[in-house]
Amino acid sequence: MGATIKDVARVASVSIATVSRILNNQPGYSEETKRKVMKAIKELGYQPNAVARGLINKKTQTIGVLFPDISSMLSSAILGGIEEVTHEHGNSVIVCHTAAQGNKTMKYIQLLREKRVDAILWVSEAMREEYYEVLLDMNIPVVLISTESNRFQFPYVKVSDKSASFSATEYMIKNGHQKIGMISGPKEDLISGFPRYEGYKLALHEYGIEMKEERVVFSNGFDYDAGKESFKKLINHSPEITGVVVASDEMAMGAIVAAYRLGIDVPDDLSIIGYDNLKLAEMAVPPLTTVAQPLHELGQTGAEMLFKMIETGEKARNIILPHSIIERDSVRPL
Amino acid sequence: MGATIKDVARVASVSIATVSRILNNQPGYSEETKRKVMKAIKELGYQPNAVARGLINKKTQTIGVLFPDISSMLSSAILGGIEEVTHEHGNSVIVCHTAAQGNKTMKYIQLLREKRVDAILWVSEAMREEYYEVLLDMNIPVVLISTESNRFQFPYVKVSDKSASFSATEYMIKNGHQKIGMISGPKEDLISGFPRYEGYKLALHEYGIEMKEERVVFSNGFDYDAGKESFKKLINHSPEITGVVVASDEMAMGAIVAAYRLGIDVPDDLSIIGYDNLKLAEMAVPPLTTVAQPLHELGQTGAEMLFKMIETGEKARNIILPHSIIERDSVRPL
DNA sequence: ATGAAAGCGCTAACAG
DNA sequence: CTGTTAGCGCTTTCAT
Repeated sequence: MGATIKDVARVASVSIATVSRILNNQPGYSEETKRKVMKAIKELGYQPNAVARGLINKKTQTIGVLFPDISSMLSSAILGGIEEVTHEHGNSVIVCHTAAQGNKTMKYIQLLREKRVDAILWVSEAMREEYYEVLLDMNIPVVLISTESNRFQFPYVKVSDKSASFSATEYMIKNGHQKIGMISGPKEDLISGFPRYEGYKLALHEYGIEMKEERVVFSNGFDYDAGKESFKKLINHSPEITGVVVASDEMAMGAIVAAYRLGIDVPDDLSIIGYDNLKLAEMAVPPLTTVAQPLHELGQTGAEMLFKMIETGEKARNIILPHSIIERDSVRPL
Repeated sequence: MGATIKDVARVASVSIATVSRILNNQPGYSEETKRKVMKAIKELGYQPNAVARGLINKKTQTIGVLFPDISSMLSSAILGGIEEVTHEHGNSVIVCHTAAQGNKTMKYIQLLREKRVDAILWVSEAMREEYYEVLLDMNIPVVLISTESNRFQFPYVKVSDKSASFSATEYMIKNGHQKIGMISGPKEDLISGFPRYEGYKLALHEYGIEMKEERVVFSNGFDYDAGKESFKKLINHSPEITGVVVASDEMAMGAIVAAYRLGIDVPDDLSIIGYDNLKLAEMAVPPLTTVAQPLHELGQTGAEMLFKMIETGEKARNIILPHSIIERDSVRPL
């Protein structure tokens, strides 16, 4: 089982050095010997051992991806993009979803370190001092996807949450809405919570609309149930609103259902705009108007930055990917 | 950068063998030396090199997971289960989504082979002779998740598609429905297409209901759009039906929307039952009654079987996981 | 154009 | 209890 380069060399009656040269097409062999070697390889069903290669080359052709416990719909789309370009580069990806309970992030970083991954993609999780230190110590390229760090100098690719949320709110305004509520994520979430809230406030401000505190509710998450609950609170405090900006599609789905239960028709009685453009947005009734994050592209771009860093050794520049409004049927022009 | 076992040995003034013993807690060292060594390790920030270990142990503590291009919602739930137990066993997972266009499956198998993964989890894709051969040649444990192979002897864990579909249909019948349609997956899909169709037929037969060909439509996929299109066809051919069994939740979502557009109320005019119990099932309006596959558990169980095989060397037994009906609001008792 | 030999970092006999 | 040594499978000088 498992022929080695030695076996190939023996069968082809050449040295292992020659086989190695042929395998890595480095100069220094005749066509004649190449034929012999290729024949031996075929005969033996030889497969190069990437582990041995990794040991000597100090490159495993493997990158690690760290995901926090975000919506699986978000993460799988991003992962798709990552995998695509990773495979194009002949590498593979080890995934680590840092589970909800018990912060395993540190443990996973250690794991990736022992496995000697060539680089790390850090998705959607806030960078922290303790992580930063070991990541830095590992001395490999790291890029952040859908998160940023001013304090820690890793390049990132993301959508501007504030700006995207601004656009969502602006879209409402341009559709004639003035009394606009918001279902926000957690205020303490500095990545996707607070910035989206800020974008909302900013849009109101820029369009000269007074911002009322009771028109925004901060959920403690971004999921469906959070959306449902938050909607009830919101509509309770501020029944006068005609539109609501929701910080995630999942929450928006919850809001639509909660509204439906209360006999509030979307979009006839109330307009709703989501955030993310998950696949489920188009499945909503009514189909959800939302501001799209290019999820797949986020993954692709992050991976591309990573490989550029691996190849050139230079640090990549930060990239802000454009968001866009996907017009469907949940917002009614007033 | 990167202290090695040698450095540790030098700093602790012992031999590398002793360090190795301590690292792998094998007998043969005094508490005294252990302290010295641990101190050196800490000082140097030493991290064992899993690549070197893998080379000598012929175990990489890494498993490969092959996914076809199935719904991301399905795959991410299964992957979650896989990751959970894989990490519990101190292993990591390399994921390979065999993309839609261009069958890269073979290429990925080769990749996993070169990387010397210890085992492979084969998810939701039909096994084929050409894959089987190289998998067998790799001589590592393989388990199939959500797919089976009678012809090829790999153990599997799955839900009985036929039986689950039987249950879904039976549920309709027990709720008083007699004229029951079906939106099936592709007839040629021997894993999730045909068996679910069979379960439907069987249930009708067992309950003495005549099966009418025009009441079933075979989609060419399992997604939302397929569901929408298929529903239109179905209701066109067979407007008399009072219930429809749909072979996936995504298609069921499509069916609900298509029905809605046609002014058909679910469940008042028509009952619908889905299949999978994806997260989106509860987000539907009305919330979708469906037959649940224990997705996370499918992943867990598959991984557990794999590790048992790795540890004991014995082949695992096939496991059929139970499905269950999740009652929500899309089926109305007649 | 080809081969011999020295490791990559680690584990596992085998000696002491 | 501890050290010496021989590799794991491969790449890479350095000779020839």
